[in-house]
Amino acid sequence: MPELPEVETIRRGLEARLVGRRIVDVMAQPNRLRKASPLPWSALAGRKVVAVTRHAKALRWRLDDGGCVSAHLGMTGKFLFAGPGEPLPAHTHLRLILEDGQELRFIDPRRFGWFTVHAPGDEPGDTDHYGLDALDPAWTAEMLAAVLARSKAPLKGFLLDQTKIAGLGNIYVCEALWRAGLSPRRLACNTPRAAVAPLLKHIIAVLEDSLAQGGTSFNDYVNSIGEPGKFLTDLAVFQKAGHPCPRCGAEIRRIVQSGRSSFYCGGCQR
DNA sequence: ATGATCTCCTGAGCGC
DNA sequence: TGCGCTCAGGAGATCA
Repeated sequence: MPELPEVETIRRGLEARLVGRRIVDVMAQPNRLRKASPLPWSALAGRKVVAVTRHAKALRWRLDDGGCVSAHLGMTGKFLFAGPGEPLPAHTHLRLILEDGQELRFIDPRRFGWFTVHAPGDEPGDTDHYGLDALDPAWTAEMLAAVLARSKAPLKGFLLDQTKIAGLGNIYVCEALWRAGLSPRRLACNTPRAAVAPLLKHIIAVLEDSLAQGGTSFNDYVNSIGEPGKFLTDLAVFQKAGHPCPRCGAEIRRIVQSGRSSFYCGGCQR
Protein backbone atom coordinates (compact mmCIF):
# COMPACT_ATOMS: atom_id res chain seq x y z
CA MET A 1 0.00 0.00 0.00
CA PRO A 2 2.15 2.85 -1.24
CA GLU A 3 1.75 6.03 0.78
CA LEU A 4 3.74 9.23 0.54
CA PRO A 5 7.21 7.83 1.39
CA GLU A 6 6.79 4.89 -0.96
CA VAL A 7 5.52 7.08 -3.79
CA GLU A 8 8.37 9.55 -3.24
CA THR A 9 10.84 6.65 -3.34
CA ILE A 10 9.34 5.56 -6.64
CA ARG A 11 9.40 9.15 -7.93
CA ARG A 12 13.14 9.32 -7.23
CA GLY A 13 13.68 6.01 -9.00
CA LEU A 14 11.79 7.26 -12.05
CA GLU A 15 13.69 10.53 -11.97
CA ALA A 16 16.98 8.66 -12.00
CA ARG A 17 16.12 6.01 -14.56
CA LEU A 18 13.29 7.28 -16.75
CA VAL A 19 13.79 11.02 -17.13
CA GLY A 20 15.72 11.88 -20.28
CA ARG A 21 15.14 8.53 -21.96
CA ARG A 22 12.89 8.15 -24.96
CA ILE A 23 9.99 5.73 -25.02
CA VAL A 24 10.31 3.94 -28.34
CA ASP A 25 7.41 1.52 -28.10
CA VAL A 26 4.32 0.90 -26.00
CA MET A 27 2.85 -2.52 -25.35
CA ALA A 28 -0.45 -2.34 -23.54
CA GLN A 29 -3.31 -4.50 -22.43
CA PRO A 30 -6.74 -2.92 -22.79
CA ASN A 31 -7.09 -0.33 -20.04
CA ARG A 32 -8.90 -2.06 -17.19
CA LEU A 33 -7.88 0.50 -14.59
CA ARG A 34 -10.33 2.79 -12.84
CA LYS A 35 -9.97 5.80 -15.08
CA ALA A 36 -10.11 6.17 -18.82
CA SER A 37 -7.08 7.87 -20.33
CA PRO A 38 -7.88 10.91 -22.50
CA LEU A 39 -5.13 9.85 -24.92
CA PRO A 40 -4.41 6.16 -25.56
CA TRP A 41 -1.33 4.84 -23.79
CA SER A 42 0.21 4.29 -27.23
CA ALA A 43 0.49 8.09 -27.52
CA LEU A 44 3.61 7.77 -25.35
CA ALA A 45 5.53 6.16 -28.19
CA GLY A 46 8.27 8.53 -29.35
CA ARG A 47 7.94 10.73 -26.25
CA LYS A 48 10.62 11.55 -23.73
CA VAL A 49 9.84 12.10 -20.04
CA VAL A 50 11.48 15.35 -18.91
CA ALA A 51 10.43 15.49 -15.23
CA VAL A 52 8.55 13.50 -12.60
CA THR A 53 6.77 15.35 -9.80
CA ARG A 54 4.57 14.20 -6.93
CA HIS A 55 1.58 15.60 -5.05
CA ALA A 56 0.59 13.37 -2.13
CA LYS A 57 0.35 9.85 -3.59
CA ALA A 58 -0.08 10.98 -7.19
CA LEU A 59 2.72 11.19 -9.74
CA ARG A 60 2.94 13.52 -12.73
CA TRP A 61 5.26 12.86 -15.62
CA ARG A 62 6.11 15.83 -17.85
CA LEU A 63 6.62 14.96 -21.50
CA ASP A 64 8.84 16.60 -24.08
CA ASP A 65 5.85 17.65 -26.22
CA GLY A 66 4.22 19.55 -23.32
CA GLY A 67 1.81 16.76 -22.47
CA CYS A 68 1.87 14.76 -19.27
CA VAL A 69 0.98 11.52 -17.52
CA SER A 70 -0.96 11.33 -14.26
CA ALA A 71 -0.34 8.13 -12.30
CA HIS A 72 -1.58 6.78 -9.01
CA LEU A 73 -0.61 3.37 -7.62
CA GLY A 74 -3.76 2.83 -5.59
CA MET A 75 -3.32 -0.15 -3.29
CA THR A 76 -1.18 -2.53 -5.29
CA GLY A 77 0.28 -0.55 -8.19
CA LYS A 78 3.95 -0.84 -9.06
CA PHE A 79 6.36 0.64 -11.57
CA LEU A 80 9.12 -1.85 -12.28
CA PHE A 81 12.08 -1.59 -14.61
CA ALA A 82 12.95 -4.82 -16.38
CA GLY A 83 15.42 -6.02 -18.93
CA PRO A 84 14.41 -7.43 -22.34
CA GLY A 85 12.91 -10.89 -22.03
CA GLU A 86 12.38 -10.81 -18.26
CA PRO A 87 9.27 -12.80 -17.33
CA LEU A 88 6.10 -10.76 -17.34
CA PRO A 89 4.33 -10.68 -13.97
CA ALA A 90 0.58 -11.20 -13.89
CA HIS A 91 -1.48 -8.01 -14.05
CA THR A 92 1.07 -6.13 -16.13
CA HIS A 93 -1.14 -3.52 -17.79
CA LEU A 94 1.46 -1.47 -19.60
CA ARG A 95 5.04 -1.85 -20.87
CA LEU A 96 7.01 1.19 -21.99
CA ILE A 97 10.00 0.13 -24.07
CA LEU A 98 12.98 2.47 -23.77
CA GLU A 99 15.70 3.15 -26.34
CA ASP A 100 18.17 0.64 -24.87
CA GLY A 101 15.64 -2.18 -24.79
CA GLN A 102 14.98 -1.82 -21.05
CA GLU A 103 11.33 -1.41 -20.21
CA LEU A 104 9.22 0.15 -17.50
CA ARG A 105 6.16 -1.85 -16.48
CA PHE A 106 3.00 -0.76 -14.74
CA ILE A 107 1.64 -3.66 -12.72
CA ASP A 108 -1.49 -3.44 -10.58
CA PRO A 109 -3.38 -6.59 -9.52
CA ARG A 110 -6.22 -4.84 -7.73
CA ARG A 111 -6.55 -2.14 -10.36
CA PHE A 112 -7.21 0.68 -7.90
CA GLY A 113 -4.50 2.73 -9.56
CA TRP A 114 -4.67 4.95 -12.60
CA PHE A 115 -2.43 5.91 -15.50
CA THR A 116 -3.71 8.62 -17.80
CA VAL A 117 -2.00 10.33 -20.72
CA HIS A 118 -2.80 13.96 -21.48
CA ALA A 119 -2.23 16.19 -24.50
CA PRO A 120 -0.40 19.52 -24.15
CA GLY A 121 -2.76 21.99 -22.48
CA ASP A 122 -4.98 19.26 -21.01
CA GLU A 123 -3.86 19.54 -17.40
CA PRO A 124 -5.29 16.69 -15.27
CA GLY A 125 -7.57 17.91 -12.50
CA ASP A 126 -7.45 14.67 -10.58
CA THR A 127 -5.63 16.09 -7.56
CA ASP A 128 -7.07 19.59 -7.58
CA HIS A 129 -9.12 18.83 -4.48
CA TYR A 130 -6.08 17.66 -2.50
CA GLY A 131 -4.79 19.77 0.35
CA LEU A 132 -1.19 20.80 0.80
CA ASP A 133 1.23 17.88 0.57
CA ALA A 134 2.16 16.60 4.03
CA LEU A 135 5.85 17.28 3.36
CA ASP A 136 5.28 20.74 1.89
CA PRO A 137 7.53 23.12 3.84
CA ALA A 138 4.75 25.70 3.77
CA TRP A 139 2.86 23.86 6.54
CA THR A 140 2.73 25.67 9.86
CA ALA A 141 1.10 24.70 13.16
CA GLU A 142 -1.22 27.68 12.77
CA MET A 143 -2.48 26.37 9.43
CA LEU A 144 -3.00 22.87 10.77
CA ALA A 145 -4.77 24.19 13.87
CA ALA A 146 -7.14 26.15 11.66
CA VAL A 147 -8.04 23.12 9.54
CA LEU A 148 -8.41 20.89 12.60
CA ALA A 149 -10.74 23.38 14.27
CA ARG A 150 -13.17 23.20 11.34
CA SER A 151 -13.56 19.40 11.44
CA LYS A 152 -15.73 17.28 13.70
CA ALA A 153 -14.31 14.06 12.27
CA PRO A 154 -12.15 11.80 14.45
CA LEU A 155 -8.44 12.52 14.05
CA LYS A 156 -8.00 9.23 12.21
CA GLY A 157 -10.46 10.14 9.48
CA PHE A 158 -9.24 13.72 9.39
CA LEU A 159 -5.64 12.73 8.70
CA LEU A 160 -6.68 10.20 6.06
CA ASP A 161 -8.70 12.88 4.24
CA GLN A 162 -6.53 13.96 1.30
CA THR A 163 -8.37 17.28 1.08
CA LYS A 164 -7.12 18.30 4.54
CA ILE A 165 -3.49 17.14 4.50
CA ALA A 166 -2.43 15.14 1.48
CA GLY A 167 -0.32 12.01 1.31
CA LEU A 168 -1.03 10.12 4.51
CA GLY A 169 -2.48 6.61 4.48
CA ASN A 170 -3.42 4.19 7.20
CA ILE A 171 0.10 3.20 8.29
CA TYR A 172 1.50 6.69 8.81
CA VAL A 173 -1.67 8.08 10.37
CA CYS A 174 -1.53 5.36 13.02
CA GLU A 175 2.19 5.87 13.59
CA ALA A 176 2.04 9.68 13.68
CA LEU A 177 -0.84 9.65 16.17
CA TRP A 178 1.09 7.22 18.36
CA ARG A 179 4.18 9.41 18.28
CA ALA A 180 2.04 12.43 19.13
CA GLY A 181 0.26 10.58 21.97
CA LEU A 182 -3.15 11.42 20.50
CA SER A 183 -6.05 8.99 20.26
CA PRO A 184 -7.38 8.31 16.75
CA ARG A 185 -10.85 8.65 18.29
CA ARG A 186 -10.36 12.21 19.47
CA LEU A 187 -12.30 14.69 17.36
CA ALA A 188 -10.09 16.87 15.20
CA CYS A 189 -11.67 20.06 16.61
CA ASN A 190 -10.92 18.87 20.15
CA THR A 191 -7.19 18.63 19.60
CA PRO A 192 -5.55 20.82 22.25
CA ARG A 193 -3.85 23.80 20.64
CA ALA A 194 -0.61 22.90 22.38
CA ALA A 195 -0.70 19.45 20.75
CA VAL A 196 -0.92 20.73 17.18
CA ALA A 197 2.70 21.72 16.62
CA PRO A 198 3.97 18.38 18.00
CA LEU A 199 1.45 16.52 15.83
CA LEU A 200 2.70 18.28 12.71
CA LYS A 201 6.29 17.63 13.75
CA HIS A 202 5.56 13.91 14.25
CA ILE A 203 3.71 13.59 10.93
CA ILE A 204 6.70 15.04 9.10
CA ALA A 205 9.17 12.98 11.14
CA VAL A 206 7.43 9.65 10.56
CA LEU A 207 7.26 10.33 6.82
CA GLU A 208 10.89 11.41 6.63
CA ASP A 209 12.08 8.49 8.75
CA SER A 210 10.30 6.09 6.43
CA LEU A 211 11.53 7.88 3.34
CA ALA A 212 15.11 7.58 4.62
CA GLN A 213 14.61 3.81 4.68
CA GLY A 214 12.96 3.58 1.30
CA GLY A 215 9.44 3.24 2.69
CA THR A 216 7.52 0.48 4.40
CA SER A 217 7.02 -2.89 2.75
CA PHE A 218 3.94 -4.26 4.37
CA ASN A 219 2.42 -6.43 1.77
CA ASP A 220 4.11 -6.32 -1.55
CA TYR A 221 5.50 -2.83 -1.98
CA VAL A 222 8.80 -2.64 -3.84
CA ASN A 223 10.50 0.36 -5.42
CA SER A 224 11.05 0.71 -9.14
CA ILE A 225 14.01 -1.67 -9.14
CA GLY A 226 12.24 -4.31 -7.06
CA GLU A 227 13.70 -3.57 -3.63
CA PRO A 228 11.44 -3.62 -0.53
CA GLY A 229 11.39 -0.75 1.97
CA LYS A 230 13.00 -1.19 5.35
CA PHE A 231 10.80 0.92 7.62
CA LEU A 232 8.72 -2.06 8.75
CA THR A 233 10.84 -2.78 11.82
CA ASP A 234 10.32 0.80 13.02
CA LEU A 235 6.55 0.57 13.21
CA ALA A 236 5.28 1.03 16.76
CA VAL A 237 1.58 0.21 16.51
CA PHE A 238 0.50 -0.57 12.95
CA GLN A 239 -0.73 -4.18 12.80
CA LYS A 240 0.59 -4.76 16.32
CA ALA A 241 -2.70 -5.46 18.09
CA GLY A 242 -2.04 -7.41 21.28
CA HIS A 243 1.60 -6.38 21.47
CA PRO A 244 2.83 -4.12 24.27
CA CYS A 245 3.18 -0.41 23.52
CA PRO A 246 6.90 0.38 23.07
CA ARG A 247 6.42 3.52 25.17
CA CYS A 248 4.17 2.55 28.09
CA GLY A 249 3.75 -1.21 27.85
CA ALA A 250 -0.05 -1.17 27.64
CA GLU A 251 -1.63 -3.41 25.03
CA ILE A 252 -1.98 -2.08 21.48
CA ARG A 253 -5.60 -2.11 20.40
CA ARG A 254 -7.26 -2.46 17.04
CA ILE A 255 -10.53 -0.70 16.36
CA VAL A 256 -12.44 -0.05 13.17
CA GLN A 257 -13.16 3.55 12.19
CA SER A 258 -15.23 4.17 9.10
CA GLY A 259 -14.38 0.71 7.84
CA ARG A 260 -10.62 1.02 8.38
CA SER A 261 -8.39 -0.51 11.04
CA SER A 262 -6.89 1.85 13.57
CA PHE A 263 -4.08 0.67 15.82
CA TYR A 264 -3.32 2.65 18.95
CA CYS A 265 -2.26 2.42 22.55
CA GLY A 266 -5.10 2.99 24.99
CA GLY A 267 -2.55 3.71 27.69
CA CYS A 268 -0.66 6.68 26.31
CA GLN A 269 -2.73 7.99 23.39
CA ARG A 270 -5.36 10.38 24.70
C1' DA B 1 -21.46 21.10 3.78
C1' DT B 2 -19.85 17.45 6.38
C1' DG B 3 -18.95 12.89 7.76
C1' DA B 4 -20.19 8.00 7.23
C1' DT B 5 -20.84 4.22 4.26
C1' DC B 6 -20.58 1.67 0.08
C1' DT B 7 -18.08 0.22 -4.02
C1' DC B 8 -14.46 -1.20 -6.88
C1' DC B 9 -10.84 -5.49 -7.16
C1' DT B 10 -7.72 -9.50 -6.21
C1' DG B 11 -4.80 -12.27 -3.27
C1' DA B 12 -3.91 -13.95 1.20
C1' DG B 13 -5.28 -16.28 5.12
C1' DC B 14 -8.32 -19.10 7.44
C1' DG B 15 -11.69 -22.84 8.79
C1' DC B 16 -13.87 -26.88 7.56
C1' DT C 1 -6.31 -30.57 -1.32
C1' DG C 2 -9.64 -27.40 -2.12
C1' DC C 3 -13.43 -24.78 -1.58
C1' DG C 4 -15.70 -20.69 0.14
C1' DC C 5 -15.63 -17.09 3.22
C1' DT C 6 -13.61 -12.73 5.10
C1' DC C 7 -10.51 -9.10 5.05
C1' DA C 8 -7.38 -5.43 3.36
C1' DG C 9 -7.68 -0.38 1.66
C1' DG C 10 -7.28 4.76 -1.80
C1' DA C 11 -10.43 7.40 -3.42
C1' DG C 12 -14.72 8.52 -5.68
C1' DA C 13 -19.74 8.16 -5.43
C1' DT C 14 -23.58 8.26 -2.76
C1' DC C 15 -26.22 8.61 1.36
C1' DA C 16 -27.87 10.85 5.83
